[in-house]
Amino acid sequence: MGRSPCRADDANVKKGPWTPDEDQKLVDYINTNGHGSWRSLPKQAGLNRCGKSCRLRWTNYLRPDIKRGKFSEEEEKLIINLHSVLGNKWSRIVSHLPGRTDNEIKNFWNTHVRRKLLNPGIDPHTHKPRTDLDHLLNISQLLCVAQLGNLMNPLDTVFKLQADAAQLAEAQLLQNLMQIMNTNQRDPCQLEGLAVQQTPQKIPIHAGAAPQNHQILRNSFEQNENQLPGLVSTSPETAQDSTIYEAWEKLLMEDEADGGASYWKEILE
DNA sequence: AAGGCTGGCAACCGCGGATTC
DNA sequence: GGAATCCGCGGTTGCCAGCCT
Repeated sequence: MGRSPCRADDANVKKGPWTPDEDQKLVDYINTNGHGSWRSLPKQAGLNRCGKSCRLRWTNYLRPDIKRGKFSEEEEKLIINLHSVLGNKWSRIVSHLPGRTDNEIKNFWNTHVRRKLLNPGIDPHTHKPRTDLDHLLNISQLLCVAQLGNLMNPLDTVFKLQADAAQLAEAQLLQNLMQIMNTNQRDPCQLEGLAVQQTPQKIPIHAGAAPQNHQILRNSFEQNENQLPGLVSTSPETAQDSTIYEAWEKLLMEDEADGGASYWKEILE
């Protein structure tokens, strides 16, 4: 497995920020010739850069279809949901956000979202309440208050606080999913983060056993819905025909109709 | 006013999968 | 089949502007 020869110790190749002149050369070249082989591009475009640097500059900054500006709330939610399923697979996440770049999303995650999740004590890696020592220190402060209030066993208090936090997180995710269902946003990418969060146990998906799979999913959702605290509204607006598992059934059926080797099975598995 | 700190972002690095020879 | 090369990805670094003390 060889490594790219484009390296820092290559003294002939320029590094660092791009000048407007370099940008223009790169854009002009790609507009007329396409990028072709990135390796040979710099030479042909008259740039003293390595191909890798050119590719990065093009994909992260110069591409004409790049959407600049702040992330909308919808985009932010989508990123969080996708991240909860896909983890740091920025390239996969970015495929659901047209006009954004993986670098942009990665930076956005590391600077904004991570902090936003950490603040209420959500682990940005697992999307579950944090259990590390720092966070437990904070919990211990709450614990003192709780103990003064009702003389609970300290351990019971910790467990209760963590369980409450987990339930709140789950409830919030389910609520988001309901909203998406209700606004008829059937883009599967919006469902994947949310719905899978509702299935704490690993669900085996058997190829060619659709009814069985659907029943497992149904049971799983019913079970989890029963566990949720009363935060999820049961008003007529939310308790509509299109329940979560029905939506999932539909997705799975569409999936199976596609021929099986599916993205959904991959995610569920 | 100046120095330190922090957040945001562009760019680089190195790894590993895919492709070519 | 295996070595060489290319490409893309994710992690990390470094710079800069704005804020704080």
